[in-house]
Amino acid sequence: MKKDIQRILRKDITLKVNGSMWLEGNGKRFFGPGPVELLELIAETGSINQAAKKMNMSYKKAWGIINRLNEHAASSLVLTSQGGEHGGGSSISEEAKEMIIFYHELRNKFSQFLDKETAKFK
Amino acid sequence: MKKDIQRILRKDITLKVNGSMWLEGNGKRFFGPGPVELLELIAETGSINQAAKKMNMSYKKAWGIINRLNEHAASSLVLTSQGGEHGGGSSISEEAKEMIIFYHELRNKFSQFLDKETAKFK
DNA sequence: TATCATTATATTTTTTAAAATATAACGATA
DNA sequence: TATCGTTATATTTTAAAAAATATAATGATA
Repeated sequence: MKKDIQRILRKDITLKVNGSMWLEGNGKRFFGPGPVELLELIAETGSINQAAKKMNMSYKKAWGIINRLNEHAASSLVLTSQGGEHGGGSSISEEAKEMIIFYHELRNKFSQFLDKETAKFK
Repeated sequence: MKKDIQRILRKDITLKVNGSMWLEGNGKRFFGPGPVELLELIAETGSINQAAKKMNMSYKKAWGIINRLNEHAASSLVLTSQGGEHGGGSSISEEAKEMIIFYHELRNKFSQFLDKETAKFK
């Protein structure tokens, strides 16, 4: 039982069971909390550039994440255009929005699991 | 439903939901798969030095992990001695063994969850 | 056709993490 | 008291990751 574990640790420290979850394609991670946030910010700002800035991430790194995402998808999850009125911009596909919802649902289930395990230390 | 997500991704890519889990003390991670393996190898080899080598980890890093572990525990999880017949050595406490079992049980439950979610892509 | 902010990409620089190296202390034993 | 392999610790070096910088291309619009 968990009570034993709590006994082992210092009582003045607040314990939490935490974790992370992601999707792997052929064993390689390509979709997790980072990519999800990036997709959400691209949808919000209409620009990879601005989305990256909001995450304090270089454009190049953001671009790499997006590339990997698109490579794993049947059709591009991020639609880009260059030139034009505001120099271009980007948006995310309907499928990308489904991916975001999927992740949040998965993470919510996981969070419940984590909370349940953490509660055993109370 | 998950079938929708599978539709979005390339069919020639094998998907897996994967993740990691750890214990945080006051919001800082101190116990996870790495520390568990290190404890197991110290128990097996009787030496921090050899355990670190088996993990292709520098002694210094191993020592840092052990320090953090001990700081979070009511009593030291790794017992060390220097000098003597073989220069000294290390062992792990009964409590450390309980921590190892605890983590494996937790990880098993998590793995079941991950497998269940992965199975939805089949 | 000049301008604009963006995408796309390569190259350089910086930062961070890790590893490697070095040194001292340790204590049982020969 | 010399030796051993270890713990403990600081310092230096290396490697990896990230960021910064630079440049070209893009195309709607004024």
